[in-house]
Amino acid sequence: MNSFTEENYLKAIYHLSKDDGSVVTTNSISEAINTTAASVTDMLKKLAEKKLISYVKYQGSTLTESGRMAAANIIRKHRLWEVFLVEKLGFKWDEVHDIAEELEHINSSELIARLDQYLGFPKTDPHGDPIPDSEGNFNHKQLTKVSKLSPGQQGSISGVSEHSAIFLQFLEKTGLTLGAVLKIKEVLEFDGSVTLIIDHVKEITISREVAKNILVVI
Amino acid sequence: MNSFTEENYLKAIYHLSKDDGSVVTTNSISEAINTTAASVTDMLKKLAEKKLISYVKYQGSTLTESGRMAAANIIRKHRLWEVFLVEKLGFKWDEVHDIAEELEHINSSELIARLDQYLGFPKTDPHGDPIPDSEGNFNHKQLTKVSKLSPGQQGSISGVSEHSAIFLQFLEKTGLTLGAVLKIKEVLEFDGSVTLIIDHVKEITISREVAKNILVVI
DNA sequence: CTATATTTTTAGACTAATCTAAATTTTATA
DNA sequence: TATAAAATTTAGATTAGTCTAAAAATATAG
Repeated sequence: MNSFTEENYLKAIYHLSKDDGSVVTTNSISEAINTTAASVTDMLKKLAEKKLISYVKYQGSTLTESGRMAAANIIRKHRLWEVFLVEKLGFKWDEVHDIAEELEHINSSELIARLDQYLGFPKTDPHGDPIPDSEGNFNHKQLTKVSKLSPGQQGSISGVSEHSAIFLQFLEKTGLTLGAVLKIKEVLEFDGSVTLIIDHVKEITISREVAKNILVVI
Repeated sequence: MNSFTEENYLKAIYHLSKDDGSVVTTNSISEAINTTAASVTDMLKKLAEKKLISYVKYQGSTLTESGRMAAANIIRKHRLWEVFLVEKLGFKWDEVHDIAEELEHINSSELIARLDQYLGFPKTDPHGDPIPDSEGNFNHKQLTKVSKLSPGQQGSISGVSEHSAIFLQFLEKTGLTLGAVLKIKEVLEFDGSVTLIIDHVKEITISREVAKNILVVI
């Protein structure tokens, strides 16, 4: 079994290596989990020893298959708990991250199997992120950043790539919630800001930065 | 905030000091949490430093008011999670202890308040043990051991004082579950074994040892 | 009421995870 | 391509929690 701390490193490496499993630098990990690079180096050696990552000195790390599985399992638990917190306990989508961060380390596959069933086998968490199955497989939808759309195109919001409470609260307030249909009216060449119509009703303008972090299915 | 480990010590001291808050020996703690007496001594100093216990060298320890509150809060979380696991996820009463042992350390009073509400503010856990309120107050019912009853007396099962899975499974199989009405038919003087009638129907005989661990309201 | 047994504490050491400071390697630049 | 800058690793130390072995205090028994 991996320690609480090892799990956090695996999760960080997973998130940093994108979907393609690309090499992750030591520094990027140290930033992600707020430790010194020296501490990260120590842990990388340990994870390599346990065959959870492959690590080449001065070059970086990638998850091995078993490391990837372990990471997917933690993410599965995190996202299932988020669904529980929002759907059953009535938390808002911007309030659940920190609690799920703790719950994800609870160790019982029976518990997770039953929770999954209790929640009706959800496929995404409250932010639209996919929940991997118990074998670690993600069911990838093709998600597009709103910033990539051209006038006339439309899509429905299916996820976000920024999870801070402040951003989520802004989306909530603006009506940019999961499932909302967006139709692009205009993209301003000057700064990339996007004017769009939400659910065929409300017209608003968002910055390029915001548009980059909203993901839609076309 | 207290560490995971500190919380486990506080809980152990609480359970060992009965309801009367009596002095707990170092050795009894080391047995309870399966560590050496030397380790316990170290931790007792630390807890005393934090004013969670009062500790007199070579004499033993008692919880202070703030230690008692902290312990009650952990027990509250443990028991609420047990209710969740049994009522919502369908675990059996003998399966939930170890998982609740992990969940009890999750740190969010908002989470516990919402869980409490979601469960309908239960007053006891699946073993009949009282759930303290958020101020740490237990709602004590007067519970009597079956071994203290005389022929002719009856009561309904409201708790157990032994929580091992093996014992709970035995009770389950025998029909000695929470709420069952017991009427004492005979107490054998030779070994204290008790013959009783469950729910006015089924007659069985249990050992004195078993009788001591079943608690009823008369 | 002394001698022995038991309990508890102290001393010193270990592991996991972290840190700072210094050394080394890689990358970027002039 | 030599050199400076940045990234990474190593060395050595620290903290929390644990351990074993030895010392000290308390309890028990003759």
